[in-house]
Amino acid sequence: MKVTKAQSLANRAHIVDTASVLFRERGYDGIGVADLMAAAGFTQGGFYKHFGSKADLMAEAAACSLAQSRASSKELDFAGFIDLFLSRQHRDSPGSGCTMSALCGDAARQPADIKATFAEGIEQAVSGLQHKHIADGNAAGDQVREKMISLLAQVVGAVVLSRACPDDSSLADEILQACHRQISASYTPPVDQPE
Amino acid sequence: MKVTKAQSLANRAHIVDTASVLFRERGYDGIGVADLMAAAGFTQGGFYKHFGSKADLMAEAAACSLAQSRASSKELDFAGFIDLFLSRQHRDSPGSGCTMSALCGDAARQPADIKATFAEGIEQAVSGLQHKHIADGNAAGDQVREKMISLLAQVVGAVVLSRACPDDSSLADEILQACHRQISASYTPPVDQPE
DNA sequence: TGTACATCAGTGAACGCGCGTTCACTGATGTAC
DNA sequence: TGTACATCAGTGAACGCGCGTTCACTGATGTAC
Repeated sequence: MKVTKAQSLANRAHIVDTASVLFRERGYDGIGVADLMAAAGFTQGGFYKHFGSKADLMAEAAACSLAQSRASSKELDFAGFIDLFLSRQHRDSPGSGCTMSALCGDAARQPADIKATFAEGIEQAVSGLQHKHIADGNAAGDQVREKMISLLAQVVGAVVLSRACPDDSSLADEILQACHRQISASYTPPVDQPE
Repeated sequence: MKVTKAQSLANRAHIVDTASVLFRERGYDGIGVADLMAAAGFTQGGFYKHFGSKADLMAEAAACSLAQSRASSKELDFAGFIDLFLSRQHRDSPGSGCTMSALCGDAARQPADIKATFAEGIEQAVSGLQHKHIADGNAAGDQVREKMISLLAQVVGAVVLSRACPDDSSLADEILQACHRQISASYTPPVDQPE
């Protein structure tokens, strides 16, 4: 062994972390095992001491980044979450942003285990949004889940469409703004919305 | 020449058509030039008599399928469009469906010309939705554009998220249904919505 | 209209190249005595 | 505690393989006379 067992586990976690960023930035086909290991500070040969295949790492990286997103958005309230999600910063930094927004298209063409991971990520995101919405004083119930699913589709769709526009495109910003304003109008605090 | 000039142009169009389906089904990296030409009924060698590179075909195929979608959805009214877009049939047939829903994630990582084609596709989709919405008796105006942008994000997001779920997942269907019901509730005919 | 020639769409093999994966090797770590 | 040995994380070269692209060739079409 060239490295202590604890160090090895830390290295492994670092590879998963690095992969979760690079996959979100470039897609599953956009980064190879050799480049990925190099980005993490290793050579390619060691890869298979940690993972059975690139597909295995893809599944693990997805689970990792979905868990990270969940943890980091826990502190945000409803409005804060929407603000951040529909920000230009989030759109322009897919590597540190929402895994679903970055890799949904890729996930649709992946094997069932990766799709299952994404489905779980969607469930957790919906659940998180429900809690935030109820914390704002809204009534709980089945319809809240339906609303939050619809909302998640809306913000993910906005980011995905905005990212597909050219960098200098005014449409890219307009999409984020339009969705933000529509959502703000629909989800005002429930005390009593005017008109 | 083995083929008449008119035949050659028809062959070229057929290759673009085939590519637009296969790219939507498998992504830009999911289908190679050789397989693509074989699917169109040719051998790979002839590809570069028609196109400068695979990237050129990607751009042309995107423009082609976006124009097709625009033409085929022209006959639908607002409610019919939403019904079809959020149907399981559309979700399960990306090859004949909305190009944005199928390839937005891929497009985000492509060069500017392809992204520009997608931006134009978004513009046309928004414009088409505006016309449908106004044809239903709603007032025209700037806010309609904002609403339709937001709506497009919602339906594209719904299809993209639904496709990322495993095939047997109940969540996949729930996403489509939730968005459909939320949209139906928000966009009832404007005569006078109760409450 | 016929004939001789140039063109070029389509063929099928070949080219580099980068990819995922394998493998012999190294040497510090963990373990058995 | 010290020593001898086994383990195995990490290295770097090599492996097939499939990809995008190139190329010499074919032969029906288009063109010039």
